[in-house]
Amino acid sequence: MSPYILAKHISAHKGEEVTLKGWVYNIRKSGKIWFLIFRDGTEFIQCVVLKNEVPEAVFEMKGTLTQESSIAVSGIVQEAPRQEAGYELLVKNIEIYHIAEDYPIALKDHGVEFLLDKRHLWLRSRGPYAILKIRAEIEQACRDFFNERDFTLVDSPMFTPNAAEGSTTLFETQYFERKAYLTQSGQLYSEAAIMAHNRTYCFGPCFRAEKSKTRRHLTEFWMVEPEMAFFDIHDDMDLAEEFVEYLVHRALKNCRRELQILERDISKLESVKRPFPRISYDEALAILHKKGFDLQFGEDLGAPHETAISEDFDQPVMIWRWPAASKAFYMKRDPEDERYVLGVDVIAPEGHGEIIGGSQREEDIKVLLERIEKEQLPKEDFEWFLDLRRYGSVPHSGFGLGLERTVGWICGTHHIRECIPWPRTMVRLKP
RNA sequence: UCCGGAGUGGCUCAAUGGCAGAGCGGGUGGCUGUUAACCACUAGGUUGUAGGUUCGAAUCCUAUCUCCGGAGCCA
Repeated sequence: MSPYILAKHISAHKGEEVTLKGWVYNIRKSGKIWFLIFRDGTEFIQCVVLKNEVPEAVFEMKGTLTQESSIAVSGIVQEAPRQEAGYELLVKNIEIYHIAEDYPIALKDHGVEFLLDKRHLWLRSRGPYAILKIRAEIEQACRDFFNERDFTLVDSPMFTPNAAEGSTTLFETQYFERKAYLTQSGQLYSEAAIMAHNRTYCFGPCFRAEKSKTRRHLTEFWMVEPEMAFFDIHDDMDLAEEFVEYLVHRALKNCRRELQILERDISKLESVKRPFPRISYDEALAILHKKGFDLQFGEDLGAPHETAISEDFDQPVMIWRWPAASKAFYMKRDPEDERYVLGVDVIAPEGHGEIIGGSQREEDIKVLLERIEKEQLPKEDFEWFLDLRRYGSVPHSGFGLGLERTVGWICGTHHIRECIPWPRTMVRLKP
């Protein structure tokens, strides 16, 4: 048999006979010619089977091969400009590993529930395939970005002992003889890690028991969270901006084929360039009032507000300097005006919503204690965190980027459940 | 939890008070350049569930279950 290659390398073998191993994606039959659309997980290749080019038994496979049957197919690599891959295979021989039973997923429209029930098979389809390729590239890009900038990866635990921020959104689990909770964020642990490593990031799943049923929510999602000693809010925003630009450019550089499969309008991504617009919460309010929204000072922005603001810009928008009342206890008060905290949200264009939330952290133990008391948080659970303000406290900042929302924006997907291999939502725990 | 929408063949949908239908997928046959190929034939139904109104219910009413979209919350 001719040499076995991956389909993505087919262009390097023009005119040669090669063997591909993979699955039947589709078959188009005619009388004395048939076309086998083949995939091996690296590319989709059309294979042409001509009656006078193959043994009789191979030609007759047009009647036995079914969608998703596994095969080894050998043939001559030919240029085919009309093919997406640019090349096709003139078949010489086919060996069958397994004839698939009737495959449930047709190359036609299906409902969301059906496809999610069949997620273990749906992964093979072109759309999910391309999205997960891009997700993998973005994950790698996150690691590369921080590793190239003197950050140390310090992962945070999934099990946490207490109900730190609002217990209603925490998943509770049995931990031997007591209760534990699944982490919502690694931030507090990262604040400890930077005192050892100066700049760190953590990257892993987060769990939130929010009863949200929208296209922007999962109960299990991935977040990358950098934390930096000696960064103020402006340094924090500079880094967030550079990071988002880097991720988009990496996808454009290394995922052209996948973006093409998804029919993504890449001109919208190509125009993403620093500096991003930075507006304060007050300016955001003014824009919203001009657009007819009735929003009082102190109210947090909802999804419709975010979308309305992002409409005015073709870049991600950074909204900073938020009312203190609407934000978490650990955010630093604006020294110029106590009513505000030095937090920032980054809103993706095209209505994809908030992809980053970050802030300068409060380093003064007195202010932290006041806020813990005011919000009636269990002080004893934060003793270890308060230690960080007792032993060499420094100004510091950080942010968290939601992986699925970012991938959803870059891929232009309607719902972020398509941006994670095995989505977990309020109503879905399988497969 | 609240608001809105939808449940009909394996899948996607049509039928709005009067004979449950189409496309895809399956099966059979045809076709030498197809692009979610095409053409012909064919099998496949207790209309989510329970009750009610009616001569007659997929269709109207009540209850209930499931899913989808959105709000709040957030990445």
